Amino acid sequence: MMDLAVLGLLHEGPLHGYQVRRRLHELGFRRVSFGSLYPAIRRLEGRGWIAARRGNGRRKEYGLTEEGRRAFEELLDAGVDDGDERRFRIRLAFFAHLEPHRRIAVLEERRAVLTDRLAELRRNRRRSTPADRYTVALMERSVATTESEIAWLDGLVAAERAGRT
Amino acid sequence: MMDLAVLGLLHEGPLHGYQVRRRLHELGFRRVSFGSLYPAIRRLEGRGWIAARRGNGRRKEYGLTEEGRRAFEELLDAGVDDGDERRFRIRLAFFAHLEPHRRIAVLEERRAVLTDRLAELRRNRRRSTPADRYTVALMERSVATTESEIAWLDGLVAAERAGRT
DNA sequence: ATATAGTTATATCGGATCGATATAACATGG
DNA sequence: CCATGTTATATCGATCCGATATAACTATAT
Repeated sequence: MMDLAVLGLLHEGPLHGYQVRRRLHELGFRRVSFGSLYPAIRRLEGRGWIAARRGNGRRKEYGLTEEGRRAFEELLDAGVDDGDERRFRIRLAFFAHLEPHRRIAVLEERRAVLTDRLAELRRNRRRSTPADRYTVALMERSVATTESEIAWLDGLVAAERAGRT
Repeated sequence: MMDLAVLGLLHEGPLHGYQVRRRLHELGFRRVSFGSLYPAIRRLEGRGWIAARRGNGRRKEYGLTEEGRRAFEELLDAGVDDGDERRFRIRLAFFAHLEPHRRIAVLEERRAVLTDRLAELRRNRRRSTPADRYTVALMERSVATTESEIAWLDGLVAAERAGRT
């Protein structure tokens, strides 16, 4: 998760740790902690996917290596599930680096996961125990947000197909 | 997180591990893994908050102890932040066990967190770098879902106030 | 009858992530 | 001049995730 995020951001130019975290924050990934970011950077550095070049003062600027660029493209395109929302959102953030037909495939895979989930939510709602009003509210909210995301995905797919012409 | 969830479910009657996971799944917490569930059960057992009584076959049924009941009520009512969505949703699932005025306080704290977040999202959008259309889509979606959740919370608060009379 | 596949159930392992905390340089405003 | 805030890197323990193993029981097909 962090791997793809860090590689993707460094793909668009060198950054130091704190800047990576800020960019992620801006992209809607609030609460990416330093406790996961710095170990991730260390990890990627160990694999030779990123390299530090010391900048001004104490800051370490990290850049993508050639190996890292290949790893990024592989991760971005790798066997989508895509049941994990965070992973999907990060993938989407770097969609520009993915081939158009793969973009549509990723979007539709995510859509399929959500329609399955929606069907299950409705099944559960039908044959559910009495249930107090708060759990009902929770389940109804799940249905609503899932429907909303499906509609959003449909919009993205439509835009993708239109843009492709 | 798991702690409150497990205690809350056992508060409504004894269950074994697999059933806890199924109930959580039904409540919209898909992908609560056994790798976090079973260690959590072990943890709570170690603290004397839950106790196993062996059921049919290999199944272990867990029930809430008196100490566990107190711990549950304390956790449920404890200093809300509530920036963590999962924690908030679990809290909401057990709202029935919380005093009405505390319920409203929790809802409004969550609302406050979301309005702050919304303001920040809009600030970022205004003074953002060029940004390709996918990151724009991502950021716009964040705004939309946050607005939607705020509206939902408003509904819950209104219902709470109406029900209180 | 008996393979085959699926569900229920408990468990563990390594690695990833989180939240809190520590440190320190530098900037800014009162 | 000094307190507060921001930038920046780092680490620790606890928790959580994903994958995997095991095994009994159940339904279904051949």
